[in-house]
Amino acid sequence: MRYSQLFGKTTKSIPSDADSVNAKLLTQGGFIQKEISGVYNYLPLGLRVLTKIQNIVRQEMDKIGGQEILMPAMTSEDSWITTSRNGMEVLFHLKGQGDTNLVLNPTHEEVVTPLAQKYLFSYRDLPSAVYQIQNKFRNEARAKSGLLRGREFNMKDLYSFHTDEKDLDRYYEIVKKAYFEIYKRLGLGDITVLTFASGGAFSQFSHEFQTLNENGEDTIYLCKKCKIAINKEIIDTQKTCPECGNDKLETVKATEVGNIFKLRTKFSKAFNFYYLDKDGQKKIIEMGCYGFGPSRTMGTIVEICHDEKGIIWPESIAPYQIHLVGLDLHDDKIKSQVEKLYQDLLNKNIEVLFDDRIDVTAGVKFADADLIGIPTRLVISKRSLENGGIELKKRNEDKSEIISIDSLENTIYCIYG
RNA sequence: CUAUGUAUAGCUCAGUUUGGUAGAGCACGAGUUUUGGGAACUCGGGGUCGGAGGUUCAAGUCCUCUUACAUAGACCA
Repeated sequence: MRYSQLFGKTTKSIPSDADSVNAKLLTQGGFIQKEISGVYNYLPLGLRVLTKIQNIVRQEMDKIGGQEILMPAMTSEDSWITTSRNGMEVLFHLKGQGDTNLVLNPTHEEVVTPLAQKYLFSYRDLPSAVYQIQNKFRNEARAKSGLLRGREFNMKDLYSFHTDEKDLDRYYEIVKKAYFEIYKRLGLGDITVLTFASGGAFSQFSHEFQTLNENGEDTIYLCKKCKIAINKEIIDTQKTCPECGNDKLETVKATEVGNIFKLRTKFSKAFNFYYLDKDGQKKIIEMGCYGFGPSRTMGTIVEICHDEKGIIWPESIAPYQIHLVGLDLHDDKIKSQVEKLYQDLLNKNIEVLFDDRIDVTAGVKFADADLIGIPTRLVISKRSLENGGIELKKRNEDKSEIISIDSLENTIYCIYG
């Protein structure tokens, strides 16, 4: 992608309504643009990051037998009346044709349960798991912190259906592992901990995945040995590490990036969702639900991965792999070499953002590269060519090195191609 | 939702005290000079001062209402 044609621009001025590091840097870098409070547009750079996060999640869900579907954002209020959740404060209500009452789904148990009921009848059909990646709507009393707490936000929600509690328990552990694999791939593996939380109306406990960071909204109580924590809701009833019994828990700040629940039979009972077992006996279905917020995770990563100059994306979700900066582009000879390099990178299927602006000083281009935060920067200029080729610099390192154009074959091409 | 604050150019803001011709920087367009860490200069385009009502000869400025945004708290299946 040529920077000169990119829809979305970097800006020096700090948005006056940006209340957090992620809102500030993502807006300045041209990743997102606020529409209304808690609701954002994703510009090309931002959408590329979001899509990469979604794809990692998608791959891990597919690995554990999740089948991707897409449910509607909008539903009749009737299902919500069935489960007595129509009074939920965060529920958006709207009117359809003929004055019908509709809601924008803040979560999809009310949709997926009746849907699954149309296809799962027998123990032969179970277990089964479906998931979707979709936007949720929650009319939060107060939206805040950029992508961390919005009124419309992106979410992956997986729902599983089982013959009995034992099978639910089995699958629950499988999902837990898949979640850790996701955080590892996102570069958050070392700082994301399993956290015991209240099960709410569903069960005794649920589990949250909390990413440790100073700006986090949540306070959790961490056992450093086990990397397991307890959240605020249940610290009164559970004062020790659930794993090792350690009572010296550390108080730390964190951001919730995932939440898994054993729904048990709450929704299957509400919708009369039964299956027939081997003996032809009618039995209630056990359910689990597993949430993961790609947009919130994107914000969380920015909160953690940045410096005073801008964002420092992990390789796995950077909007592009290479930020190619061309300098001295008034010189036709240099320009043609830069253009050739750009084409070579494209031909190798390397994702490259090419700063091809002619009337912009080097300082501006470097500052923009730092702000946008692509992990690898290549500079090709009069100076670099005189020194033997291309300057390579990692966003998270201070030093740069000159590599010859020929050696790209063994470095950039074989790493990224 | 409660309390408080803010609203002026695409963005960041000054101007409100004491009512009297609508401003700056950035961004954008034309040009000259620059050319490795957010360059300099010249010229130019761009505004119903959030909205409605009121006071006044005169309102960005004062008053009333309203909407949006922000901050603290409450809330967070």
